[in-house]
Formats: sequence, structure tokens, C-alpha cells
Amino acid sequence: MDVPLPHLDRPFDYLVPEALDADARPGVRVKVRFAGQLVDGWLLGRAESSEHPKLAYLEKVVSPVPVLSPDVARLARAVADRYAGSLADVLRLAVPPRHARAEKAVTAADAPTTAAPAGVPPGTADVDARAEVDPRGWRDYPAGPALLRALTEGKPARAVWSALPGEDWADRYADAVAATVAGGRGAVVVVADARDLDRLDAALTAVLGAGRHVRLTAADGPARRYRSFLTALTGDAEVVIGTRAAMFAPVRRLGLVAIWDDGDDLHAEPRAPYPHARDVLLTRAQLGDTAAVVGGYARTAEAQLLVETGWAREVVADRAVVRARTPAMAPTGDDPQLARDPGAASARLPSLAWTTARDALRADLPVLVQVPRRGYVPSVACADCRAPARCPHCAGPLALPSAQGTPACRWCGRVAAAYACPECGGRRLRASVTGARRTAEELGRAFPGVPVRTSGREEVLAAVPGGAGLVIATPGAEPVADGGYGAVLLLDSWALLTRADLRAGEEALRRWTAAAALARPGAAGGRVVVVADGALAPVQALLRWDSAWFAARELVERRELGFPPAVRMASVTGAAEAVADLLAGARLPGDAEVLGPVPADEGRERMLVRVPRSRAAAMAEALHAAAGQRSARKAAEPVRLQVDPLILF
DNA sequence: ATAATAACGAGA
DNA sequence: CTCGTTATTATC
Repeated sequence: MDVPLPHLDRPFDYLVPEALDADARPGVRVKVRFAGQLVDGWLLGRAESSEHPKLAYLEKVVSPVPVLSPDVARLARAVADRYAGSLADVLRLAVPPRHARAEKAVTAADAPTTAAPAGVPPGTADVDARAEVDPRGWRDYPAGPALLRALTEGKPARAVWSALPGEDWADRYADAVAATVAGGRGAVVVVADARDLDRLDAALTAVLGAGRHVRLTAADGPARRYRSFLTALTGDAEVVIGTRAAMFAPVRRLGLVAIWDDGDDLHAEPRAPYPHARDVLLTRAQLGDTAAVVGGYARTAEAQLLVETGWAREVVADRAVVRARTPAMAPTGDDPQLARDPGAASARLPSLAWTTARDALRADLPVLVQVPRRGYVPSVACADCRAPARCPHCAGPLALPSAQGTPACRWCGRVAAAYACPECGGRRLRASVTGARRTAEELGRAFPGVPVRTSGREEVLAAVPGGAGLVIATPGAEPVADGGYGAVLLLDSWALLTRADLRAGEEALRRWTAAAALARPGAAGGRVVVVADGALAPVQALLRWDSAWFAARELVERRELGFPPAVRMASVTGAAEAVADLLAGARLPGDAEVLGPVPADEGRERMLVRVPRSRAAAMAEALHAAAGQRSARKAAEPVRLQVDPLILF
């Protein structure tokens, strides 16, 4: 039943009229009369008899195409259960809205019955006849070639992959997909955004040719999206790549699920029941006989948990290889040299950052500067004369870490408690934004004659040429440079690290490694300067290119504090009495802890429920059931249930 | 949303 | 004790 009410989250039986018998196959969309009105629904299965005394007839079959495959139906139920949500909510995410014209085009071109299984069932293909796929770059990782072999042989290998700096991750994923396809199985690969998708698309086309894979992304619009969906459903394409919209893609004989950069918050679905692409894919791997690869330059605590529990095996390069590929990296904190270096002073850069950039440009190499996203951290300016507020110590930009906080320097971290404007003497500050544009102007003046490009929200560059040039990019928008960058400057470190967020350190490291990975190796002149205290753990992890170490440390800390993924948490958000009402009616497991309430936005409040991982299913069940009681009572006040929410406070 | 059903209370 | 009204609950 396509209604999101939690108390109706179960199948209902209907009689199938003679006329609809042929079309009424499992997986089709139907319309039924329910509580007096016509509602959409899903035909989950056919049965000879029913317990129910008085059945109504199926009203109509919306389309004879069984768009909900049995695998996806099972997956959707598992995801709903994990996230304390309704099947209907998950199916809304899993099956794109029908587009009649697109359906006509695809089914006309295809065989009349699209549901008949095509191709060879898994395990029956002749192993010896399969072409062994060249492991190419996977040879840099001791476990890499074995992983590809396992994929070709159809074994459910599970890997947490830590990519080397400079690694062409899209090529490696294309290799992994090719190995899977060579074994007669399909694959789903999920990336965070359109730029990563384009890159993977190109890599896959180079390896597999056109037509064997299809893109699935919400950005495509309804017709295209539905068409791609059907292409996968019918088996016309064995491989689906896409953003999180692709995580439920109905690939036949699924042999591999993979995700790139699982720490990117775009992988978290913002619609109920808020599933995370990594978890959905891992659930798929668990349910099917399917391999899984979780890859990134940095490792999340969640990926680390997979390694530590033995669920997945890590695929990492030897330290010697890591050292050979890593650019020369240096931290720089507050900077007494600043005033003596006129170029650095005019760009307001710490002098190590400035000289590193200058040297790279002199060597005719491009320089990448990573700066905070516009508005990400509000900078401050004098309220009277609007002059940007600068740190009295190092001239770095001051910013307000929170609305009521004391301004502090984004570079050296010093708090500027008694700020006085050097221009007009004013003591009041106002928030302003210093984004990529402003930084670009300043740097352009510091390095006259050097072309300056910006890549950010408005325009994201995919690639830049190899010669001398400055590239100012916000995190996640760093273009690839031909031959690699000569220097990478990471300027937003303080802003990233002081965020009041459980994941601040992990997120900082993720962004830094993503930028640093684009630099040339140290031996080829690649250098990275991170403007941060070298003693901090995320900075250490960057300098040593060892995010596994950091993730392990992070996981230890999460265990101590009792935070996900070490435990399972759920947040209950809504009006105070509604939240209290739901929790009062929830039969939570005995060892559940209820924390809060803490104020949430718009006058609502939030409570957290925490249980050991072994009780996760019981907690989700209890919360879903309690939400069901409330909806059955027609409680008007909405309550939002979120399991393992990305933002905890 | 709406119909059935259970619960309830006032007047016979 | 019955009828009419109102909460409750299930909805194939």
C-alpha cells in the first residue's frame, strides 16, 4: 500500500479479477480500493487463498511492467526495518515515478515480456572461458589482484579500499566492474555527485565500451531517469552507476556493489527513512551473494568498523608505496615570518604557503588552493567601516565559529577577544562572507601574471591544464590537474576542525586527502601545505597518509563516548509532547538509553535513543511500532524518526 | 478519510 | 434495559 502511515506498513490481500489475471504479476504497480478510496499499491505476491474473510477486488494494474523486482522488494523491506521506516517510503526512493512515454519506448524496443530472466544464471558460466581481467593499478595494493579475481569468479569479496594519493579511483572502479562483468554478473556503483559520476562514466566507457552501463541520477529528470531504470531492469545494461538515486537499482545477478568516498554527506538520503547509500549497498551485499567495495582516499569510522569486525578486508598499499606516491607535506601554524614576506602579506598567506605556491608556479606547475565554501564559516568585518576583521597576530581572517561565539582566527586559531578595527577603531563586528572569489582576487594580486581559476558552487571545473596557474576551489570542487598539482594549499583547516560536530576531524581529513591526492608525488615536486597545528590527529593522519590509523582512533573514541557506529542511535524529533508521547509508547529494549531532550530548530526538541549494536533491530522495531500507534490514533503532531543520523548535535 | 464496532449514559 | 450518541479502531 503506497501510504506512508506506519500502522499500515504491512501487506493486504485482494482478489484478482479474471481480466487482470495476466497482468497482475508480482512487482507491478496497482490501484486498489482502500478505506473507501482508490490508493496506489504494489503487488508483492500472488497466493491461492487468504485468511481475510471479505476481500475486495484489485481495481487496476497501472502498468504490466513489474518494476519492483523480488530482490529490490526484499532489500526495501530490510532497509525499512533497519531505519524504523515504512516499506512505502523506501519504495518511493527505490522505484522512480512511472513515465508512460519512456516506458512505451523501452518496452517497444525490448522483448514483449520484460520480466523473463535473460542471460546465464550465476554460477553456471564456464569459469575457464572467462577472460581474466588485467588488474592494472590494483597491483599497487597487495590484496588488489585477488579482489579482482574474486569478482570475476563471482565470490562475495568485501573490501574497504584506501586509495593512494594520485590514484585514478574511477579507473580502479572501472576495472573492478569489468572483472565482475567478465564473470557474468552485474554491478552498482554509487558516487557522491555529478562530477564524480562523469569521471566514472568516462572510465567505464573506456573499459567496457558504451551501452553496457547506464547512469541513474535524480538530476536526469523523470523521463530519462525512468528510462535508465528500465534499461537496468530489463537487463539491457548490466551495470548501473549513479548518485544515491542508484543505490536501489534493479541490476540482475548483482555481483558487486561499490561506493566511492562514503564519508561524503551527499550519500545520506534526506527523505524518510533517511537511509545512507553505504548501508543500503552493504545490506544488498549481505542479502545477495554480492561483493562490496567501500573506497575513498580517507576512511570513515563506519568503514573501519567493517574491517575490525572482519566483515570486510582492507585493501591498502604497502607503506613504501604510500611514501613514494605521497606529496611532500608540511603543516604551518602561526607564522612570525609573515610580515617579512611582502608577497605573503599582500595575499595574507602564511609564508610557507606562499613560498610553496611561488616555487611551484616558477616550476611551471599548477597550484591548488582549497578554501571554505562561501558562507560555510561566516567571516567577520568591522560593523562601522566594513573592513574585514583580521587577526592582530597573523593577519588571518577572523571568523565566528557560532552565532554567539567569540571571533577567532581561521589560520592560527587565536581568539580575538578585544578586537578593535585598525582602520576606524570600531569595536563592533558584523558577519560577512569571504569565499573563493575574494581569495582568488587576493592571490591573483600576490602572483601577478598567473592565470587564476575558481571552482565552486556556481561553476565546478572537472580538470585544468598542467602549466603554471592558480586554482581556487571549495572542498569537493577541486579539479584534476593534468600531471598533478605542484602545490596544494589547504587553508580552511581551522574552520573545519573547530566545528562542533562529532565528525569534524574525519570530515577535515576527508577533504584534505581529496585535495592532496591531486598533487604530484614528492619526488616529482608535489608539495602540500596544511595551515594547521601539526600535532592534531587529523593533521598527523594527512602528513603520514594514514587514514586507517585515524579511523581506528576515531572508532575507539566513538566506543568510549557511545556514538555511532560503535552503537546504534536513533533521534526522535518533534514537538515536545509528541516526542514524549512516542517514547512513552515505545517498548524499547531493556538496555536502551534515552538521552535528551535537546532543543532542535523551530521550537521542536530532540531525544536520542542509544542501544548496543546487537539491539539495533529491536530498537528500530519498537520505534516503528510506536510511530504506528501514534498514526493509528491520528496524532496530528509529526515526529521524525532517524536512525544513525549524520548530525548528532 | 470513513465505516464498523465498542463503550457509554440517559431515559423508560 | 434499550436506544442514541460518542470514542476507538481497522481499513483487504
